[in-house]
Amino acid sequence: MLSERRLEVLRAIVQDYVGTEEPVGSKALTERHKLGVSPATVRNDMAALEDEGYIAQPHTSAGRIPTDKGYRLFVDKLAGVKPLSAAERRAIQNFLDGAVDLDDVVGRTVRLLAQLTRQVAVVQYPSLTRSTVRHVELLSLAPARVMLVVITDTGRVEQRHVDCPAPFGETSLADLRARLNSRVAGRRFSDVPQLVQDLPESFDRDDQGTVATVLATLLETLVEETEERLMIGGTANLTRFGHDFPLVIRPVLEALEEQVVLLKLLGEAKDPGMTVRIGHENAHEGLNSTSVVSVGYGSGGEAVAKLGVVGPTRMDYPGTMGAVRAVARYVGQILAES
Amino acid sequence: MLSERRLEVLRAIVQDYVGTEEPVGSKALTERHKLGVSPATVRNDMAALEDEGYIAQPHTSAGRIPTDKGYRLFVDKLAGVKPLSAAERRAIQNFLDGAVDLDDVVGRTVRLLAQLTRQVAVVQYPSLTRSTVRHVELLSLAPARVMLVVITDTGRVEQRHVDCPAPFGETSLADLRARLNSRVAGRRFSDVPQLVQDLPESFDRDDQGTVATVLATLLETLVEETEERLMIGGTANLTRFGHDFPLVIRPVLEALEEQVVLLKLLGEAKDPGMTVRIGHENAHEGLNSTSVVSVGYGSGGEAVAKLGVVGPTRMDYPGTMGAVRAVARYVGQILAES
DNA sequence: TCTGGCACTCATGGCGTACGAGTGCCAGCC
DNA sequence: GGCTGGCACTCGTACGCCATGAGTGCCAGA
Repeated sequence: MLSERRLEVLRAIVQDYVGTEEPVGSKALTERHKLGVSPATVRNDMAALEDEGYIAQPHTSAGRIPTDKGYRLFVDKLAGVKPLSAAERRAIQNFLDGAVDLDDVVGRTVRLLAQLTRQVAVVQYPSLTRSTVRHVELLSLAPARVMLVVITDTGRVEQRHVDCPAPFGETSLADLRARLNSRVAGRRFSDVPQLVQDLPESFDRDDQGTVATVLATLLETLVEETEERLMIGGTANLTRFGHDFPLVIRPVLEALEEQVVLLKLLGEAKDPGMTVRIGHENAHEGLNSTSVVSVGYGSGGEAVAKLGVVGPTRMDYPGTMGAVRAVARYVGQILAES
Repeated sequence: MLSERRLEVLRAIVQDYVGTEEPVGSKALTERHKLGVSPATVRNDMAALEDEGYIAQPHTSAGRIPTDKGYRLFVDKLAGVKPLSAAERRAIQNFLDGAVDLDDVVGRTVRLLAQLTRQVAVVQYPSLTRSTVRHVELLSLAPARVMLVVITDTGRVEQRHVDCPAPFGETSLADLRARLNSRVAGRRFSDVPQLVQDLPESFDRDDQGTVATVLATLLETLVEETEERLMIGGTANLTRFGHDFPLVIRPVLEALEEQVVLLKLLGEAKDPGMTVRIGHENAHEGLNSTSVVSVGYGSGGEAVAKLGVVGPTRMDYPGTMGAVRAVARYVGQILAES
């Protein structure tokens, strides 16, 4: 177990390194922090911290920088979540209040988060599977072609074209629309499959095939293909990353373009509260030199999706966590109101 | 007027510089191209081209690189559009054919374009003003709260919440929905304002206020706020930009995050065909060291939106133009089919 | 257990030099 | 008049060398 002072030294190293971006030496540490001991003592502590793998030196005659393990300890034990100032909270509220629809809410959230944290922001659209159906609309495009539109309680709209095996009249269409809505409106997506199971049977034999096809598409849209969408922003902040620029930024940009990667990234964070993944804790290789701070958000008590930021491992964890948490709360409120 | 050979020299310089990313000297030029003259002669030609402002040297004892003006001449007079190979065209078709909805079409197009050109791709969603209305849906969320959904012929879906001045019954809502659709379905967005002008009058006095409010929101959605959406991708290709990296890439990333800037960028290209804007020809300062190749695309004969790529001024213009044109054509086809 | 002292390491930056790519110019040739 | 070979010149780049100094590890003593 590390002594109290050694933890204090680690905290000081993390804070200084995050501020200056340069390896921090024993002398500078004692000057900037009131540790009450001499540089020599700090050096001994540093040697111990290095033995334990919490810090490392880039080269022999340089100061120390925290390792992923060091950041992990810092986040878990040494630092809290820094609350936002009143002004910042007011700004968030004002900025989000003007949103006109879901796209707008998500878009504003992304920009807000990017600006607040000066990092790359990622916001997932409210999940389909945990949402409820507000309305299902069916439109006839051609005799044997139907457009299916699903609207969720969070304001998300999904639509699909359906090619029917046989022509489908307007009356039958209206009939299906009415019955479908009476069954699924207000229900959770995950319940829909059972609710519509026996629906084809109640139709004319001619139409049964078509009804089944439409339902299949509906289920595919809602359940199987839980194709979660998301929005990212603030990529310009990547230029703040460091000096060894191109090598680091390239894989990060590539990872950010792969929605699948990002979704997995957010999905991996099982903790219902805030999750911080540091450096190599991220499964994706391109993100090995980044940290991801994510948290669930939702309109009610339950989380319907996640949002977070991606930044250098050398980030201001307390501040970032504070901003992420605050934004998630306000977005939840906005969604609940609409 | 420049002699034939001098134009040939310029072409050779552009091609070599695009390939190697390094200033090209007279000796190297004569070795790689069959100009039929000696390096000394080429040097004279280069001096002339430099006097005219088509090329420049970064420093005294270096080769020449093309200026914006040089690229302009190259694009206008010296190079054509390079058609894609049969394999590439097949790949495009296959890739786009799997799309399930409009978001998917646009998403795939962006990825395709980015991959094909190895540059940043920008695709605008089909414009609202030039589209026609397929269907308008009204849903009651609360007694005095209505959700308005507009579906376009290109598959785009817009939705808004409307707060009504007075409660609005289901019957009235159904009535409004029916009358609205019979008037505007299949019509161009730009015609909608006149078509619905006298609609409130035909309703009960109690409902007139609400109808007017709903219509106002509709018009706002369709016409006034022609808030065009777009999607970008391939930002990882920015790392290919050059050596003086951070300085160039930062403003570009910032510009790309500003939808307004991008829309203006695409909008400025008045030419119905392909437009190439080189370096300082771009109004936005952050894009002064990039070139933008854009073209309109559409389901019928008419263009409903634009797409293009943003890359370094030092880009393979013929190849890029070929790819952009080809993709635009295929996307047009896909939209026409759906 | 802490501290001051000391020898050691090594990245960084300044400086001078050699190298070579590329140029401009000029005299001569076709 | 236009093209060519030759030649002197410029100047950015790479390399080696050295001084500097930040930072370390270790040890003896308090």
